[in-house]
Amino acid sequence: MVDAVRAWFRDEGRDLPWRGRSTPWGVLVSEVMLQQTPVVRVEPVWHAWMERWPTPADLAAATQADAVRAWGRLGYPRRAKRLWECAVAIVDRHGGEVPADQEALRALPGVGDYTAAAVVSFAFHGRALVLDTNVRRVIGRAWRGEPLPAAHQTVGERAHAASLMPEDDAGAAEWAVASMELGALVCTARVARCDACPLASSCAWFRAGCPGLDDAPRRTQPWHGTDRQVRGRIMALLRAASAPLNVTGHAALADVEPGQLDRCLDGLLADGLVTRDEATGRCAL
DNA sequence: CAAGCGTGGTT
DNA sequence: TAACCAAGCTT
Repeated sequence: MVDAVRAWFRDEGRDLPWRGRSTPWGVLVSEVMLQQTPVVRVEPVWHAWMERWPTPADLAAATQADAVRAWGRLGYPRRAKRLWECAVAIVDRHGGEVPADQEALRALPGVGDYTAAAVVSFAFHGRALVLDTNVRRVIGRAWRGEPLPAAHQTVGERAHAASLMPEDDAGAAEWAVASMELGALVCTARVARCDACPLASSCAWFRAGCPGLDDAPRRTQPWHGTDRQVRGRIMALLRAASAPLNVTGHAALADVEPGQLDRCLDGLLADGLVTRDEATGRCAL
């Protein structure tokens, strides 16, 4: 089954710009941008970012505000802050070179288990357990007949995924990108395209009739009127501003309840995404 | 460790 | 249209 997925990927895998013809830094940037954000929205920002800051040292020499502004509307702007901090740490700790060691990667700001493994695998073609939501869904369905991954990984799930990894580095790296791609393009969360799947004949979930999709529990993401939305509006305002401004008195935020606006601005200040001049009360990135 | 964190396209 | 969804990380 693993080999069938790898063969499918050689024919059907997308030729994304950070695959094969980029640098470890380009791969790392793409992985951070792709955390919870779709490929189509990442691509143009990634190109502009890599043209402006082709190495970690280039980004480290810029300001955090520049990074957050260049992040634009990708969402979760704390990722931009952490990617900038990551560049600084790579210069400080690793002489400006993205480390190939998984533990060293994992210690960088904004790099968790998944991203560290992804960089080892995609950038350095090493053998690492790349277990994102796509891979978890593919393995869960095809090998165990489960419709959707559980909220949290278990030791047993990781052990099962590890047991499927090819022994050689190149094979493990190809399996990682192939299984992720299958989950992204074919074995999708809501409407699986089982007619186009190389595992259809062997998939435990397909053979069982694709059960349990409708009643599977999903996490709900409230949005309208939430702090998250207000934070986003504040950040959008400050990204567009050419000079520090008064956030709480701004006309563009006049519809926000004052208590919520204060709370959200305080949160952004605490997160280090916004700065405030205490003399004037004006804010900037 | 459950909760919080952006955004825009799709249904 | 409101809800759902998309390569997680941090506290």
